[in-house]
This record gives sequence, C-alpha cells and structure tokens, in this order.
Amino acid sequence: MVTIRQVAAHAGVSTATVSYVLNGLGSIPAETRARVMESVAALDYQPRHAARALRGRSHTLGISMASGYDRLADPATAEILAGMAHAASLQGLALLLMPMSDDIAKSCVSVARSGQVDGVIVCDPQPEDSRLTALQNAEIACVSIGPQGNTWVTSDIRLGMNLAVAHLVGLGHRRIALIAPDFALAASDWYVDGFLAALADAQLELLDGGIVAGGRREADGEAAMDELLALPEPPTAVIAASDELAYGAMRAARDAGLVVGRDVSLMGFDDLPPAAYLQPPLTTIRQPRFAIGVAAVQLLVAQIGHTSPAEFTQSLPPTLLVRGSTGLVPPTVIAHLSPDK
Amino acid sequence: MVTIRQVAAHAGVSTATVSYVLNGLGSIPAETRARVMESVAALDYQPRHAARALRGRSHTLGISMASGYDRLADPATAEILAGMAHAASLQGLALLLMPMSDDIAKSCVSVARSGQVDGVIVCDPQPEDSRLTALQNAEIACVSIGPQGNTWVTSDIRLGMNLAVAHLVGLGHRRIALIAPDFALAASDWYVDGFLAALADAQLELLDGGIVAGGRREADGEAAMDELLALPEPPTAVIAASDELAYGAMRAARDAGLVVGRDVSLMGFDDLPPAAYLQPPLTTIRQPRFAIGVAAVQLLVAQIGHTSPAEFTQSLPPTLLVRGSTGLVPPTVIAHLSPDK
DNA sequence: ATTATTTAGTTAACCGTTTAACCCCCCCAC
DNA sequence: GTGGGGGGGTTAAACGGTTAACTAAATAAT
Repeated sequence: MVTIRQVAAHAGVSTATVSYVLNGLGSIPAETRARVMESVAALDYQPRHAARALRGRSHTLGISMASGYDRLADPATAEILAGMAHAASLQGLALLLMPMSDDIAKSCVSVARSGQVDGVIVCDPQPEDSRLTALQNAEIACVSIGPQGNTWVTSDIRLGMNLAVAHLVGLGHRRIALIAPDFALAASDWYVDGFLAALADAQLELLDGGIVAGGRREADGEAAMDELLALPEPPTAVIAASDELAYGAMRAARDAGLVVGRDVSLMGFDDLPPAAYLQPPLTTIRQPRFAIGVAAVQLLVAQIGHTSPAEFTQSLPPTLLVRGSTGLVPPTVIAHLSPDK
Repeated sequence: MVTIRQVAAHAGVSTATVSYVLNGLGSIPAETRARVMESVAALDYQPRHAARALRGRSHTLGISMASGYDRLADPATAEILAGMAHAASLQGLALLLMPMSDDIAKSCVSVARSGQVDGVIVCDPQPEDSRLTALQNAEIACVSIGPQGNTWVTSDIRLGMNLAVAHLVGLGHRRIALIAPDFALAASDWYVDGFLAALADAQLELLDGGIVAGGRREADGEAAMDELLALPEPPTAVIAASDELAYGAMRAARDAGLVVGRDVSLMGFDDLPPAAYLQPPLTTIRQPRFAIGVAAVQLLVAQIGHTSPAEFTQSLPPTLLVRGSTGLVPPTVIAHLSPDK
C-alpha cells in the first residue's frame, strides 16, 4: 500500500504539497505540480478513502429503502435509482444502499451519524415516516422521494391528471371517471384534486359515482371497474390512478364484453413495463422517474452544501403516452349527448 | 460529535476498554461492560465509520454496473440488486453503487483500491471484461454475475432449457425450434447447448432450420419467428432465448393469423414483468434473480475472508412458469405424426 | 532602501479508532 | 517466598490523509 508520504518522498516535496496538488488547492507552480503527478503515476498512488473521510466528508449519499427489499426489485424504483446513480456519478459521488435492520429509522440514522454518508435519500416515505423525523432530529441532510418531510421531489400528479383528462376530452369524452389510488399513499389526495381541477378546466361536471375507491393491486382495479360499469350511465372513459389498477380495470372491461379503446377508453398512470404489452397497449401518464432520481441527488447535494433553503420541494412534470387503450368516444354516446342535432 | 474518548471519560475507563466492549473483544467483566454500555447510551455515541475503516475493512461491497445506468433501470437487474441488498443486510454490510467515469475499469479499481469497498460485484460482464482483468491484477476480491472471470454466479441456462423442452414434450410437441440469443452474450452457447442436450434427452432430432439466429430486441424475435413460420414444415413449438425475443415472436405469430397457445406454442426465457400481461400470458423460464444476488454476496464475502478457493462458480436453478402461451400440440399435427392410427 | 505582499512551500497537529505491548495485582503452585 | 499465570485493565503508537500556521524567498509598493 503506497501512501502519500511515499509519493512526497519520491517527488522530493512534503506531504502537504502532494495533498494540495491532488486537491487543486494552494499555489503550486506547474513544474512542481507536474513532478508530483509524475510520482503519483509512477507509484500508482491511490488515496485512502477512509483517511480522507476522517476529516472531511465521505462523498457518499445514502439511499434508504422502505422495509423489505421488494421495493428495490420494483421496476419503478429501479428507474429512480438509475437517475440517482447518473447524477451522483457526474458529481463524483458514490451511492450507498443502506443496510437495514428491524428498526429502519435507527439503522438509517446510525449509518448517517457514523459519517459513512453525507446525506440520505428516503425512498417511499410513509406519512409521518419515522426515518424522516429521526434524520431531522439528528440534523442530517435528507431528501425524500414523495411529498413528505421538509425537502422532497416528486412527480406533478395534478399536471398528470390534467394531461389525462385533456387527452380524453380531446377525444370527445364527457363522461370521465376516476379509479382512485390507495388512500394510504402520501400523494393520494393529489390524484383526486388534480382530477377534479382538470374536470373543472374542461368545464365538465363530476359524474355521479364518478370517483370510485381503488387501491393498490390489480384486483382492486377490477372491482372498481365493475362498479363503474354497473352505473346507470357508465362513463365512456376511465382513468386509473396507477397502471396496476388499470390492468385490473382492463380485465373487468374485457370480461364485460367491451373492447377497450373502442367501447370504452381506459388510461393508466405510471407507465410500468407491462403497459406497452397489454392488449390493447395502455395509454398512460409516464412518471418522470429518472428525472426524479436526478433531482433528488441535486437537492441533497445542495442541502449538504447549505446552498439551498432547509425546506425545498420540487414537482417534475409527467408526460402523456398515447397508446391503444383510448380512442374516440363511441358514436352512440355522442348522439345521446347531442340530442339537438 | 461525541467520540470514544468522551465515552471513556464518562464511564471512567480508557478508550481501549470502550473499544473492546463495543467489539466484544478482550476480557471485560460484566460490571464494567454494563457501565460502558450505559455511557454509550447516555451520550448516544456512534462510532465513526471512517476512523474504524482506516484500520480494518470498510464492510462495504461495491457494485459495478456496465457502462450506462440503463442497466440499473432494468427490472431484471433490480431484482438481482434486491437479492444482494438482502444478503448484505443480513451480514451488516452496506452496498455501494460505484460511480463510473469514461474508463469503467479504472474507476472501478480505484474505488476498490481506495478501500471504500472490500470487494466488487461485477454486473453484466462482457467477454474479456476489462474490469475483471483490472480487478484481478490489483488482487481485489470480485464476483461476476454471469460466466466470466474466476468467480461467478449465474442461472443454470442448460437446466432451464431442459425444463422448457421437457414441458413442451409433455404437451406432445415433437417439432421444437429455438430462437437463439445475442451471440455477444457470455452465456449464449449455453442456450444452444442446453437446447440440443434437452432434445437429445427427449430423443428428438433437431429440426431442419430449427435453430434460428435471434438477437436481443423484440424486432429480432419477430424476424426470427417469421423465418420459422416460413419453413416447409414449421415447428409446433418455439422457445425464445429471452422474453423480449418472445414478445416479438408472439406478434409475428399473431400477424400470421395464428393463435398462440393453440396453433403454435411459444415460450420465453427470463420472466420479465410484461410476460404475465401478454395475450396470452407467456409461459417462460423464470431466472432465479433474487437468489443470484444473494449468492453473489455470499461468494464475495467468502472470497474476502479467504474462506473459499480463488476460483469458484455457482449455477442456480431456474424454474418453469406455465402460463397461456403453450398448449397441447394441435390435433392435425398429431394425426400427421401418427399415421398408424 | 525599506516595508508590504505574494508565492511556494514546510511542519506538525489533528481526525477517531484499533490494538500491540505493557502493567499491576491477586492467586496458586511448588 | 518466589515464579508463573491470568484477569482487568492502561498507554501510546499506529492508520493515512488534511490543513492551519508558519517560514523563507521573491516581488511590488512607497
């Protein structure tokens, strides 16, 4: 193991000079700098991370997953992670997947307090997430993925809903329903609020029974769709608050003998991998997951460097992905809604 | 920041004693031990990771991704990662997503040599991967996910092929074709070898033109299937060497007017998220991804502790997932093959 | 010519743990 | 009663960088 002292000896300078050269500090003439760099190369010197971190920062960001590693296996999470990794790499930072014990909050804080990471990105924060309060108490920089805590970044759900409704309205739909998300979700209100706001924008009234309780799983979506189709005047278009709900809704529609995209339009929300492979392919709102990961890292870096206010939030715009599950409102319905013609 | 000295002072002992208590070393009577632990709790002491790592190991494993973070966003990679995270957590190890520059091999080795990680897991190793040779030269413990280098863990492709062929044979198929994987893949031979071996096991002969060049993308699978269907005597069952190839193959079959699962049976290989949502749902071979991640960590830990031979490989068994895309061989074909009845 | 400033470095303290080496005292054996 | 051995500690030297404080020489300002 070659140390900075050996490099210094080889270059005929002090260790301080080597350190300054390596960190681009101090006033070192080009000639000396070159000599030092030569020695570094000759000895194949690699500074010890731990020694360096002992004084300054660790140049590592921690990623805290909610309990259970199934979250990590989730394609959506993976995409966020990729964004974080990308942004971190650009800054020369490493990303640490924090190990977790029974008490996530405690283990999360202890890793941070041990200085192994300079800050923490909290994934899938629960309402009143214990990690967030613990990190705040310990005065550790942190950013959450989702609207929770002081600093967070998330997808602009309202805008997404607006996009969805506008798309359907553009296709002539007037009777639009929403399958709501799991109400335990931190952003669950946003879906409903966004939906209502978008309806108002389009000067449409909310259908009777036009917002039906969904949930998280496919089966919830199926049940919700059944409920909607049983309505006296069923909607011509349905927005599911997640792709997974949409999977179920699509099955329910098919089981009811309807052709999705023709007899009824259906939208998802998320754009998970299966969406493009459904029959018909699912029109959906794509969450800007990669960008969320990037933004989370940037926010965290800013917070660590105290170049941003302690409280800071960012909502990134999702995008509309038109595929086969939405189509023009069925003619019969148009006739029914336009009796004046 | 509370240090070990403050704890020592508080407990009325030396720092060495505190260290011994914390690490469970030396001979410390229960009474002293209790006093120290009390002080630790009272001062809310948290040992500094860097200081500790300065002497011993970092208790962190590095994960090296092939260039580009799209690999990280891949659901299959995410599942392996989840397995690694799980296994690492059990051992109290953290996982570091190594930052990467233009020269992955160099940046990979330098992070390891800096002591930030004790060993490296190399994901998606290429044939003759520069990271592997560089790590080996630097004598850094490493394990690759895929048959490359000295120590690796992978899915038992041959067994998977055997499972696939056996399943189809069980359904009465005799004319079985293979859409081969990308030949740049490290394990590409295994698919073909495994397929041939499985055919032999079932005492079947290889169809004329029964192995067709595939590739990596969906379009490749489509082209390959077209080719197979154009054969004078087309196969009644097709195995695609990856789910993605199967997506394309399924489309090609549908475009040819065939009902997959009835007129022709089609199998994938991987079990990616969309597989279950195809129409019909795709019968496929599920790769033991989570288990691969777990095994990789275990192998790496063993190698770091020198409790395993320098060269060590492990193939984990995939499993058969029967869904709707495979079915009994069509009766007409059975008649054709059994003219004696 | 003298003082002030800048440049180019050096010295050594410091970061917080671990751990080899030592010490002291008590007990036991011979 | 002397030597040996172990229990229960302590001391201080690492570990490998960073950086504040200082010095010496060269240059600029007055």
